[in-house]
Amino acid sequence: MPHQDPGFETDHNHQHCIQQALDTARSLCRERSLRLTPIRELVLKLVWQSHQPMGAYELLPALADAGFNSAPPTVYRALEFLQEQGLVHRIASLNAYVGCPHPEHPHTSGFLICRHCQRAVELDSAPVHQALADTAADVGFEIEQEMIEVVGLCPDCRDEESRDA
Amino acid sequence: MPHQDPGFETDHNHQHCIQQALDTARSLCRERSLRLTPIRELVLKLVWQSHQPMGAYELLPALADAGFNSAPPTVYRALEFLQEQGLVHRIASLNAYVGCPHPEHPHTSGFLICRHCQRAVELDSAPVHQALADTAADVGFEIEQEMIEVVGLCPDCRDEESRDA
DNA sequence: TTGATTATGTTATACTATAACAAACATTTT
DNA sequence: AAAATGTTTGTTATAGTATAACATAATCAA
Ligand SMILES: [Zn+2]
Ligand SMILES: [Zn+2]
Ligand SMILES: [Zn+2]
Ligand SMILES: [Zn+2]
Repeated sequence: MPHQDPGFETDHNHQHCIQQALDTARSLCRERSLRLTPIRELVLKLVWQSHQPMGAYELLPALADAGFNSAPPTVYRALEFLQEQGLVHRIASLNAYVGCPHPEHPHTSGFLICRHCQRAVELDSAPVHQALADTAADVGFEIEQEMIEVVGLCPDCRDEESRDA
Repeated sequence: MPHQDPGFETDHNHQHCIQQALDTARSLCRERSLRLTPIRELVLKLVWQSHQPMGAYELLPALADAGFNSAPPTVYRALEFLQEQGLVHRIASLNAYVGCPHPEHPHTSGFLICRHCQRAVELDSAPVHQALADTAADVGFEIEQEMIEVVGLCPDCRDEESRDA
């Protein structure tokens, strides 16, 4: 049984998160008859290993180290595949990518992004979703995709700033 | 007295919108003792003239036509100034900029973006805002800036698609 | 006027992402 | 197994977005 998403909690076994994300990805691709190739799996692992969202170009050196071609198309193709399967999300305001903790069913992407430690945690709030749906309905707009990127201070960094102040 | 925001309505006098936006910008800059220079004013006008969000590089030719330097820094500086004053917003998922219809007080940026006609209208929904605030408060996150970009079909384009189907 | 501040011009470069086509690999059909 | 097909990766080039750095010009405050 999967443990709770760690959110901004730092004291968890992140190796476990990574391993679980890879396992989920493998079974999900098997179900869908898709190939989680070595490159794709490596990119997914790299994205998960980082606590911060990672830029595409940050991933290239690790691809090179692993003996793969490390030209931009390689990593962008892998990221595209992973995004299509809901395994990673792109954060537009950062031009960066993060692993999705529950890729089984497609969902809207929403993040709380700390401007201090750069960590981003996925936000899945039914009330936010509902409020958006209501507002869109009011003006006759049909929602297909939501992007919510909230920047601010995570609990840890907020404490830290208030101590300094 | 300002008229209602036109939203996705097409049958309005857009010249009037533009003129009002420029007037507001001028008085706002006067109040704040800031300079709405010719370049800044032109960029603001260009952004307002377009019904679609405009990319920075799309603005350059018009700057050249008006006799200004048209290297990228020129337009990015103007956009930066306008953003700081709340006169335009950047839409991260489009790398594009739109005029803000009520720049008097700073506010979160939220948009409904039509994937068919590319129009983007600003969304200012208290319920959405509240739901986000509640959700953030639950995890101890302090919100500083919200970016909401909802992609879908505007009323016009939705009608059009359903006729074709 | 002098000096400080702000804005613009100019050149170069960094960063992000995709196009296009060839080669390698996997899968299915014969 | 061989051939045909479809998918993935390699490779080169280029498009698109944004900023650094420094010189010049305009504005503002003594
Ligand atoms: Zn997710
Ligand atoms: Zn933080
Ligand atoms: Zn606005
Ligand atoms: Zn539309």
